[in-house]
Amino acid sequence: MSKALIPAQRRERIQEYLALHKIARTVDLCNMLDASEATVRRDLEALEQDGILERTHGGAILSQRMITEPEYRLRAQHRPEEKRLIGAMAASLIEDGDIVFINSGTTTTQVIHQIREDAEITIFTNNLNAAFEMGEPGFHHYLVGGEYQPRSKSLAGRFAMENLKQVYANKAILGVDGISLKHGCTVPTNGEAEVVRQMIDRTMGQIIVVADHSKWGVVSNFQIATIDEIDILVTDEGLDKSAFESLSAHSIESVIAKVNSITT
Amino acid sequence: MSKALIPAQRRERIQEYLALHKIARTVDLCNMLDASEATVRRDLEALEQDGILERTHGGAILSQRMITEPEYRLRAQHRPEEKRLIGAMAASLIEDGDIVFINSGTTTTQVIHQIREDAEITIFTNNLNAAFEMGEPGFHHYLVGGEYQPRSKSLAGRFAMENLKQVYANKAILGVDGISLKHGCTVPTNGEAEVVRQMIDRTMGQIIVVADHSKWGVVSNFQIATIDEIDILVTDEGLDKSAFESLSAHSIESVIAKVNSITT
DNA sequence: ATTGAAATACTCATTTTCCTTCACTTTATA
DNA sequence: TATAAAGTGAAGGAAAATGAGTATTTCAAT
Repeated sequence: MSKALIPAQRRERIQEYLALHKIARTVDLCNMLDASEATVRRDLEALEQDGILERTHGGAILSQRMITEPEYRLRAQHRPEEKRLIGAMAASLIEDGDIVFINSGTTTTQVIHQIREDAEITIFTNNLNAAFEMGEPGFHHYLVGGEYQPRSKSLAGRFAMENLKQVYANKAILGVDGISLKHGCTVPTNGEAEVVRQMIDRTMGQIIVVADHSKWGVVSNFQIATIDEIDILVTDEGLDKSAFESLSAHSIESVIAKVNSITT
Repeated sequence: MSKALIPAQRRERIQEYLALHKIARTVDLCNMLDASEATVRRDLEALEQDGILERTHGGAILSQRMITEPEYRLRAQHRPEEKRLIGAMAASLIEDGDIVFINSGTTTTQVIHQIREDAEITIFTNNLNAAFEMGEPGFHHYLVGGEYQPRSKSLAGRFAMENLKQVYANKAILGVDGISLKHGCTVPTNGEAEVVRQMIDRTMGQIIVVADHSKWGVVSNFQIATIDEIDILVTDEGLDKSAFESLSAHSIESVIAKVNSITT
């Protein structure tokens, strides 16, 4: 018999309970957690503060806002502001009528969130996160099938590859873990690499890579493309001048995302 | 179990009721919610204030505006405990080596969460929710590709159908919105219905339907199967005795999920 | 219009839930 | 170990919610 739970544990339980029931009565929580009403109320108050739930008379309901709350998720990210800006810039490169491949990763998730809704746009992605955090999309949003990758919340594997063979796109927007002149674009898992290579194969148009400046010179585990396969790199202001020169030497267009920018 | 509903809960139920029936009589709501007329009126007044519905003499009708954003708040799960038990029971029907189709819905999400991890099991599903709420699965977890359906967090459409043509399964576990002798199994959207019919076509083995007793006699919008196509129904204790008899007359095996049960 | 039945609004006493304060216990830190 | 900090639960009053009773309005059929 575990006597008492620590606060964090209790709050986890409340979240689990809410994930299942969507609504929780204070009394039931007291019962479940074997804690006084005062304690439960304090927990609920704290969780409300974190935006997890909304308190209501008699208990609490799951905050549906959370699904669409980018701020909350962004905290856990590296360079969230850069990624948001890069995402906005890359999204603006999508034109009416485009069919676009997009892979998984935090930067590309930002891209998907910022795709405009006033045009006929179709995206094909293996990025589950983006779908999940989003409400009603204003574009055609397809997910490729495949084996679920819990760590990256993405889809990969042979089935995903077969899936992609049924589609052609005219643009690809790809997030990478490393980009270097010598080793090209690299990602950490083989599954993701296979999927992205397939996407590139089946793109009859621009290959757009999104990567903040911290990715420059980094080499991850699996190559998805040589540097010459890239058409456009969307990055942030922090990138070296020399890097830009190298890029243009490879006839890669660099697009810099800054606060009020449509800069090239 | 649940003694009384808290205000927020009652109002969710009213919304659900309205989403289904478009119109609600005060008396019926009193009955359903086990609350006095005064309370129901106060709830209706509050919901009218929020623009969810319009009050009329005798009850209320769904506000037109809501049709454009139906998923607003009515995501609370009905009968969560029944669904959990049914999920556990259905999950226990999956055997080592099985390849299983599972569709979307709250009950099937429960099934997926409770699949055991000590066996070689492969599932194919269009249910995004399950993937998302889960950690590392102990089984092969494939998602079919397809167009993202934000309301139900599922996948459907022509691409999903093509996708399913690449797979055969030896079991299907299907959640439905309604099940009746005359009209068989029904679901609310055509996209989901198409996907499920494809799943059934491609299952060389048992068709297992999961549905709590409140689904019995209910007819939703699109049929996915006649009653004779079902092999097993997993349900809860609340189902009528006469229903069980009808089922066995159609040679459908009924499995009842109860607290400590492996009952047939 | 008139009228009667049904639905609704209003008032009020009662119950339930919530918030605040305070004494006490557990956990973390010097 | 001593001290501070955080967490916990009980108590009492405030606020909210509830249901019953009664007055008023609405609807529809004369």
